[in-house]
Amino acid sequence: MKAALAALTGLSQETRLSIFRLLVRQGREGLAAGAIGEQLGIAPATLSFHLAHLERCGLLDARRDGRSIVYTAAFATMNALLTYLSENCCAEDACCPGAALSASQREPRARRSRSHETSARSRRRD
Amino acid sequence: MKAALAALTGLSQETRLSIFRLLVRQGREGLAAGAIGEQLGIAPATLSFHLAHLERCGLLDARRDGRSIVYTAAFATMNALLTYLSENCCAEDACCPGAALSASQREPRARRSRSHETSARSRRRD
DNA sequence: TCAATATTTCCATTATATTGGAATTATGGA
DNA sequence: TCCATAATTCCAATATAATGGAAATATTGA
Repeated sequence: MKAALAALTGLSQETRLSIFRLLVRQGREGLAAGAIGEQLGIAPATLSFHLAHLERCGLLDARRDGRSIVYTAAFATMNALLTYLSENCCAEDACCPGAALSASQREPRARRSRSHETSARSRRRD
Repeated sequence: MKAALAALTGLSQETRLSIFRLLVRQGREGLAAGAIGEQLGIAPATLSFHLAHLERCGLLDARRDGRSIVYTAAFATMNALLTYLSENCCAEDACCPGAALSASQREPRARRSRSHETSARSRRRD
């Protein structure tokens, strides 16, 4: 629960949510801090503050690449959050189909699409 | 996105998350404010503050019953949040199985359990 | 080594959230 | 009507979060 609360706090702020969503769209490649700030129009100090926050929550991973620090979305943490919410904040009949089943209990099923690009097309804008 | 952010803000605070979880466990019956405060040990004014917050986010519904005001979890809002997170904050292969499919695209599948009680048993404690 | 670039840390400011005591409102029963 | 109960609103205190300029740190290439 501690971890879920931290992840919720991480995502419950407009700037951080937009950072995280941007990085999800970048997939495993990630994006350098500077590129994030440029795309979203965030001042360096503010950006660092939020990146550090998201990293502390376990929602981002960081690696240095030359002068840049490249951030990637931590999908495992997001998965854990979704599992927590499904198990603790849902009533399966009333709420989400297939909820209240832990990830390990979920049956794998046919994938509709496979690539980031494909799924990105169906994503909603702001 | 506005709604998702509001819901995330609602759940990103320990007291509110525990209130919401308690109400999820109560199902459609819900619980009176006083009973919530007693079970969780929250002072009346503080409780009212958080209940109002959760109601503004659309995470709770309230109805008066005599002198009491009974609160229930708004499962539809929770469902919408899970859908938003799956579609916007996940990469299906890397993250959650079956993610990035909107609720309407999801195939209904066999339910493992049906009652609140049954699913409550498998829920994690704090 | 030096300059340029990328990013973070430091720090002060401002903004927002949380808390709970006391007063207030609403309801039901005697 | 009057009292007890249930909850909210008011308000002030305290705590936590967000912002960004300026200085510091790390890295690369000349």
